[in-house]
Amino acid sequence: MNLKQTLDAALSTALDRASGESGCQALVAPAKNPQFGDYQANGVMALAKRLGRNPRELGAAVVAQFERDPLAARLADKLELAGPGFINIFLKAEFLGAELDALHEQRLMPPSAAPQTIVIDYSSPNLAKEMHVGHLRGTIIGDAIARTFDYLGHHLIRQNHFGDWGTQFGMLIAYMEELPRSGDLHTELSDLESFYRAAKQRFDADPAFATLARANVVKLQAGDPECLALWRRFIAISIEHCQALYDKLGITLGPEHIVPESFYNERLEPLVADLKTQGLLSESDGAECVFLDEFKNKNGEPLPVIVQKSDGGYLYATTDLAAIRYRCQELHAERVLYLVDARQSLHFQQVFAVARKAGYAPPECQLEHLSYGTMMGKDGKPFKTRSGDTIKLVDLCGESIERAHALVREKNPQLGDAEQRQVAATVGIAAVKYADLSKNRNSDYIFDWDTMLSFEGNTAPYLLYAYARIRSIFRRAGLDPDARYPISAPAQAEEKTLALKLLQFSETIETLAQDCLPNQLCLYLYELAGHFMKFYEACPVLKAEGKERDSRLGLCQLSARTLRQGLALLGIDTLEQM
RNA sequence: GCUCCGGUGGUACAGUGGAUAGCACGGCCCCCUCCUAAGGGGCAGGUCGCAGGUUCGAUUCCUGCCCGGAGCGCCA
Repeated sequence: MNLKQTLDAALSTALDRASGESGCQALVAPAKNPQFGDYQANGVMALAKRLGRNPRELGAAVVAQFERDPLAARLADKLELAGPGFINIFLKAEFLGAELDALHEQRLMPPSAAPQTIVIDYSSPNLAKEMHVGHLRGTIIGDAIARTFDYLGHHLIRQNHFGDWGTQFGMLIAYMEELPRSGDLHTELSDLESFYRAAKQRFDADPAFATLARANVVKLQAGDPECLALWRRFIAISIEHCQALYDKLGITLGPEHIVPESFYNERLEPLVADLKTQGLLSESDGAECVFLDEFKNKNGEPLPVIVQKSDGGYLYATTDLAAIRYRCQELHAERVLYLVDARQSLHFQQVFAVARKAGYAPPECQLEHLSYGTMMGKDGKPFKTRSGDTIKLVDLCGESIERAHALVREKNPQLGDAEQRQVAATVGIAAVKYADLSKNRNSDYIFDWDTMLSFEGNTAPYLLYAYARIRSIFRRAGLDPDARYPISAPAQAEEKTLALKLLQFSETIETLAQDCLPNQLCLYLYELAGHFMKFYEACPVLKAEGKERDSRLGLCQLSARTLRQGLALLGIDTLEQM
């Protein structure tokens, strides 16, 4: 149990006893202002109202009850009844010190007591094109969530649902067929974006080419060996592009996580047949549809989920249904998470509804579309560069690393060239990732080079800098950073604030596992780093003596450990110096 | 028309049924004889889109409206 839960349980019991009711909620929350203590209980006023009692009197009774609890003597300095009936809890410095000191020998938080099988579907780029800035959010946020569930000890299955199947591939194959046989495909495909654009141009300009392209789609789906061979070569090269980017960005996705759309090909026909057997299918304008009464179209009529086109082809709804069936029935997922753009929320609502109706997803399996907002330009329109293109992910990373390189040369010229490059690479990538992770994923957000690649304030470099400063203390003093420095009761305000924040790591991670909003972890780490910076200014570590010095070194260690762990969950590497 | 997401200081964003609404950038002013100034401190800047309602208490929940974005039958 974390600190908040412990306090909430204790105060709720006290509230039960003081009121004579049962199941009371103390509503303990971290206090927002130090003058109101460390935590506050807000449940007294609502209960007093319900029972028709005076909230101040009830509050006083709760405080009296709580003080009889042996726990109270151990962890609270005092309880203060304030305002209309708030109970402010001031924690004991000795308690904070002892709790922190105990962390030296433990994980920062225990693994989940009830591990689940969780499938997470993220990144999932379209292999026909090159990954651009729009793909960043799902990939980075998904990776942070995946890392968090791993850390919590869940059975996590990553799936990269590559878009490797569909009409564009007919066009690309037709274009590949036109290339001179002598040409090297790797070179031709070194820039997927221009290759795609060139193919699209041919497609739009030449009807004969377009016909060829459409014919290729049919041939591909029928398993024509020549088409398949070209398709495989294209896919392999495109996957290499993605993997290079994942490696550069430090994304934990690899070849073993690839379960592309084409994987479900052979499951589509049986799926549609099954829906038919279940009587869920109706024909509409030649297409096979599942009608859902809860969704209406523009004219107020029931909205269909089309699972088979009038020409017999299958659609992405069909593939997604097959994927749910596979994940629930074969992988035995208890929770399936989809990191996909918010624009597809209706699609997922429909697909989830059909999956429930058809029994592909049992009621106890949670299906969650973790949607995220669109990247906008400064004009408030979906993001494009002046030329109408979007920015390639490789170029974004390159620019960020370059800016970081210039900065590190200026800030730390005594560092060797290789180290400077290393620092620039880490800082550059970290800044890009943090810029995306630190925002609530639900809202659209505005892309801006200078905001995204800022290295001051609430940014990744700030967190990395805090970490590097700590490491530098140990390095400078020639101290073993892994030795055991006992933490005693924090004496100064800055030490106490830092100590309390360190103890709240597990609260943060638990909320993150619930809501899948990594920006909560970003905020926590930013505040932690901020508390450390203030501690650093106010409390000399190496100049202190005896137990005080040990304790401050211990606080430094735990701060470093928590920062490193938290950043690792976000997929951000730390640096020893910068 | 219907559905979903958003509207918070000049800008970009947090946040929550609780006590004076935070942070960063930008502006102005301080702080390196002291563990990295990618830092710390301070000042200025807000009727939390508008109007009702629920509540002891609403920026947060509900309803209506306004504004921005997105989606709504055979693309993914």
